[in-house]
Amino acid sequence: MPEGPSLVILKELLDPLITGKKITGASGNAKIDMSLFEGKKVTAVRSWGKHLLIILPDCTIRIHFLLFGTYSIGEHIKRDAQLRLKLSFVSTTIYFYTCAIKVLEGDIDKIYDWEADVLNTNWSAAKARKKLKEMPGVMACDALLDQNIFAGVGNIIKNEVLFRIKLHPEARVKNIGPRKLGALIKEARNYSFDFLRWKKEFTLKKHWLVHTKKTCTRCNIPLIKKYCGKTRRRTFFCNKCQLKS
DNA sequence: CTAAATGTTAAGCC
DNA sequence: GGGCTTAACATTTA
Repeated sequence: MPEGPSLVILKELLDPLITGKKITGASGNAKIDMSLFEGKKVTAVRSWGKHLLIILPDCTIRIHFLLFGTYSIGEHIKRDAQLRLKLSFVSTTIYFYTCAIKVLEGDIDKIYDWEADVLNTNWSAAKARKKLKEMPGVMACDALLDQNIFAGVGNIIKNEVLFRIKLHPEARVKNIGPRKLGALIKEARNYSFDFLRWKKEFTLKKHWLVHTKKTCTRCNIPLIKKYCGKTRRRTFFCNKCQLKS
């Protein structure tokens, strides 16, 4: 469930259900103090990158689904999974499984830079470019996965963005021309919205052009599958049409 | 059945 | 302290 768009979908589902509603019960095996939540009204539900934020008057519940996290609304479906947190409301109950949960204190706007979230209305391409300029030796594949720059971008989005803009995953930031760098930043956000739309339509996989593919859809030659960069994540790319600059 | 995968963090080692 | 590598976590699917 991990990449940013999936969190936006969850936020959109939860917001109308629980914002303004009082938490009547909280339980689960997450190592947090759940007594803080009982009786509190949800101020807002937001997402930042791959984080889901349930904002209460005095604290924020931060949920990160990592690789295998899931949730259910209304009923406890995954009985075999680790139930980290169950939040009860008069009207509904929500369940979070196999995720990392943390309670954040203080002003959420001081903790999160909304300009770094590729799916946020406050996203700043200029800021992303500035951060990239500060890391000339970093490979494009690693830069895209850097949550400080492109919060919400995951491995699938990374692969698809690089293919779309015809950039080799191992291209170093310093060797990428200004126009290409601009395209990288633009597509990180743009593809994320395509991902969001296709995910909602349950047609995401159908739209993959390189991720898990064997043959280049552009030039028909075999694609390379390699664990690239410092992140050593699975990368699919075309050695011919994805250039190193 | 085994391995790998949409991810991050902590621990251990120069 | 910093930077890098490895392990750990946990579930589903190929």
